[in-house]
Amino acid sequence: MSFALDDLDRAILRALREDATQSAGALGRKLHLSQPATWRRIKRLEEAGVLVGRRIDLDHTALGFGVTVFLGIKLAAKGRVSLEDFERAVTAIPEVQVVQHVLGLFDYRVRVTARDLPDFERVLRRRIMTLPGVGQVEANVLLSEERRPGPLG
Amino acid sequence: MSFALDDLDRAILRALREDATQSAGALGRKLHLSQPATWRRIKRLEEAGVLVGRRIDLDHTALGFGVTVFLGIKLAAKGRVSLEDFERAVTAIPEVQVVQHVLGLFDYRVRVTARDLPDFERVLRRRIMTLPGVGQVEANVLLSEERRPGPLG
DNA sequence: CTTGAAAAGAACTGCCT
DNA sequence: AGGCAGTTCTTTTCAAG
Repeated sequence: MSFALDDLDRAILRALREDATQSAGALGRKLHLSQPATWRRIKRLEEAGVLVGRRIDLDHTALGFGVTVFLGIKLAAKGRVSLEDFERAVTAIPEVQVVQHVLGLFDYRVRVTARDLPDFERVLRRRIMTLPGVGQVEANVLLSEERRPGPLG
Repeated sequence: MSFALDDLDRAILRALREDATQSAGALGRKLHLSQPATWRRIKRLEEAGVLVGRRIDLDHTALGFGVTVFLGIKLAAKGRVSLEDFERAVTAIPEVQVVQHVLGLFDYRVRVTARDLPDFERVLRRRIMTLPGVGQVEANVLLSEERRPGPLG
């Protein structure tokens, strides 16, 4: 199930997390590895499903979406409305960036972006609160966010 | 403050969100734009700070970290412990992937990854609960996650 | 904006240790 | 596994329309 990484693989992933644009050649020079050897290791990590892909990082504030809100949603009429129906409806909302099915006090965690607070209120009232089966909703407005490396193997 | 995107810029960002690895030439072909024109637009988006960068997407389950937990943390002794002290301590925990300063019922939202539930319990008891100023803690265990495009300008 | 081109660099392939 | 050499493709920059 899990993939056996050696020190070199870990070093490669650590470096790519810092800068995903660097080439296999540049990376290899840092690790005292040749360009093809580095490239083959990256390919192997991709094929093993460890390195899933590369995604672009957008500044939503620069795009005019200055408000990010995290919602915790508890379904009210469980059993009456299927999780699939709820998920279909929530993922169809344009302002929704991430939908997480979770275990705990809430059933779902949703990341929503809006232009400003009035815009967020519109999304909340007309889109979120009208979702099928929605019960208790908790909201947290994002002030600042910091990403950390996290553990590797 | 915000950047004026035209339809072509939006199409480029939409395409790059689907696949961040595609070349400017391939992208231009889809949009009926030449390779240099597409390349210049991507550069302009980067320089404007809209396209912040590219990051790799890792499968933490494949790396042996099958458990992801979202924590809501409320500080107990506000004023006695500075936010900076708390942030410094929480970002120093290796298992912490994201730290979000938020407004609402909680003061911080934290994304934590662990090998399994016993491992998560260890992190929670020895690392999280011992943080300076930590008060109420709420946890949600991730079952599944779906990322959506989100709005663009 | 376009096309065309050229130089540099990165990605990919085969072969050999 | 890793390195070397070579080919193909992309990036990056230019000139000209």
